[in-house]
Amino acid sequence: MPKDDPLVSQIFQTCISGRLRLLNRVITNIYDDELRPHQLKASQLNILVVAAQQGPVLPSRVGELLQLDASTLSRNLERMRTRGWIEPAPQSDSRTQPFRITKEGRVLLKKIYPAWKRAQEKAETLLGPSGTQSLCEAILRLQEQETPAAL
Amino acid sequence: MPKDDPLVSQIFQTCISGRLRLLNRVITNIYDDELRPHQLKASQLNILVVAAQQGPVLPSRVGELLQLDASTLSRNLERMRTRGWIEPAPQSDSRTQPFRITKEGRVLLKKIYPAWKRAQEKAETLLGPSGTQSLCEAILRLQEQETPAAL
DNA sequence: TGTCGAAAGTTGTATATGCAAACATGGCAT
DNA sequence: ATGCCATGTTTGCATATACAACTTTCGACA
Repeated sequence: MPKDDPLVSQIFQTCISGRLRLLNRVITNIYDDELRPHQLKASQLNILVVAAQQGPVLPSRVGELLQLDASTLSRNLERMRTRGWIEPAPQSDSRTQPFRITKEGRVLLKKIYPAWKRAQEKAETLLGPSGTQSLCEAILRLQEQETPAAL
Repeated sequence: MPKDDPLVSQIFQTCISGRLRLLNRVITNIYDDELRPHQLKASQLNILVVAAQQGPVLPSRVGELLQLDASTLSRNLERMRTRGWIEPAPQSDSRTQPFRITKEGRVLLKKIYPAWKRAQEKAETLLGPSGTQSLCEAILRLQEQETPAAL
């Protein structure tokens, strides 16, 4: 029963998914804590912001932007619809159902801004400037790869 | 209906939780894809590695190391026990139930190593050296803060 | 014009995650 | 000794996540 198995040590000390998932838990908790009084979670905030940015938009497009599985998104949107933050938008092709942010959704975004800002500052402190920067770069790299020849 | 609301743009373009969660989804999918043939997921791999590293260990200690909520961990451990990767260890204090990795668990770790390595290399490519480094540093910073005066 | 395929969305199932509350127990204080 | 408290664990509930399978519908093509 080798407790210092080099294979185990290597994974333990270097695994990127382990570290990233840990950091994700910590950071998500920071945002969730700040947003809790508004009954909003980090996951839904991100979707809501994309909706506000994009105007009427298809779920498939949001899934692409956020790299979210369609089934995950489907159920998240259902919850957000129930709360009145998004609503169906007029559609021509009945295979799809575009949606948009509601007035209530925009009001919510304004209301939560200070809480978001507090969480953001805590997160920046935790990551440091270089960490924040690297995160940015990694996402950019992702977006390049996602776009084989678009635009 | 301002589509270029500066508040929305700011959150959209800078939110750390949004970026980190996106990256976490992508990276976790990379590891899960590689590990799928072994019916192991990234989440459980991380717990298993900690168990292998630590020897007999209390759930509370693992939760501290991985910053995992006790209830989350409780159910993850239950699944892993069912699959025979961990087992209860002898205990003196019956409020707690230490556990340890089984032989089957160690065999599994050896078996999945090549798959883990492939995922790890993909992840390193995606993050780049600076991203990998920053991730490391962020975790270290976390560990400092978690230790108000320990050891 | 009828059929078939591609794309989008939904549903069933399983895991992961966290909060709140219940539960259990060993140790401490009176 | 007895009762209370701190700590660790489990349970109930809700959300987040993804895969697989199914459904729908529009267009393209024969």
